[in-house]
Amino acid sequence: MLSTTFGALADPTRLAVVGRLSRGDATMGELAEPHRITPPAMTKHVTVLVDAGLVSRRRVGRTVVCSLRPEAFSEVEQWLGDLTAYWNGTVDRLEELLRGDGDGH
Amino acid sequence: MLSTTFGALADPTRLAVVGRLSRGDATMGELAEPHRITPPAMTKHVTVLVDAGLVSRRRVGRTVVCSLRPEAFSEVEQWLGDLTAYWNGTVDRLEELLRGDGDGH
DNA sequence: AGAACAGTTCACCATTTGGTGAAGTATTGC
DNA sequence: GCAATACTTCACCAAATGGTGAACTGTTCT
Repeated sequence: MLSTTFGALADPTRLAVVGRLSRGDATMGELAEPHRITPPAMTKHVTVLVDAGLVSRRRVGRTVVCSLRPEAFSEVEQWLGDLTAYWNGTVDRLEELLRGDGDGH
Repeated sequence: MLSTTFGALADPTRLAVVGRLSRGDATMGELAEPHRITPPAMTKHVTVLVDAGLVSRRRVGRTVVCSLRPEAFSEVEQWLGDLTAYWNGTVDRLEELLRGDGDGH
C-alpha cells in the first residue's frame, strides 16, 4: 500500500538511510554510524523499510548488506505524477487564457 | 521537514483526502462522507495535512473549505528526482555498455 | 575450541497516533 | 431569539512507534 511506503519514509533516520543507500549499498553498521542510535534501533528501522519493499537485506560474511529497491519508488512517482497532472492541467489552461489562444472548451 | 510531509501521507484516510482535493476543493463534511469516520477524526486528519503544509483551510459560511497547496509537493518531487537520478544514471551507463559506445570513463 | 565481532531477538518503557463521545463555537434560517 | 447545521475542542482510550539494555545467533580469526 502507498500509505505504507510513505509511513516508511516518515522518519528522519529512515529517510537518511534511503539517502545513504541511494549512493550505494551499506552494512547495518555503516547505516547506524552517522546516527546516535543503537543496533537494535537500526534493525527496526531497516525492517520497516524492508517490509515496505523499499530496501532488501542480505547476509555477507558476518555483516548484513542493504540495497535500495528502485521499483518500489515507481509507485510514488506514479502517484505524484497523477496528482500534479491536476494542477499542471490547470496551469496549462491558465497559460492558454493569458496567451488568448484558448480553444473555447 | 520532508519526513513530516511523508508522515502526513502515511495514512490511507489522509491519502484519500489528498486524492479527493486534487479533483477540487471540498468541505470537511464532503471529505468525511466517503470514510466511516466521525467529524473530530476528520478534523484531526486535516489538521495533520495543514500542519505539514499540504492543505489550506478557510471558513466559508458555516462550512470549512479545504484546498490542496501544490507548492508543498514540489519538495517531494525534488527529493524523488534526486533519488532516481542515481539509478537512472546507472541504467543509462548500463545501456551505453550494452550498445558498446561507452566513453571509457 | 574459544574470543571477538556484527546483527538480531526479546522484554520493556515513554510517547505519539487514530479513534471515540460529549460539550462548545460560529453561522444560517425561521 | 431560537433551533438546526457544520465543525472544533476536550478529555479519554487502545494500539502503534521509536527507543533502550540484555541475551542470543552466526561468522571470522587465532
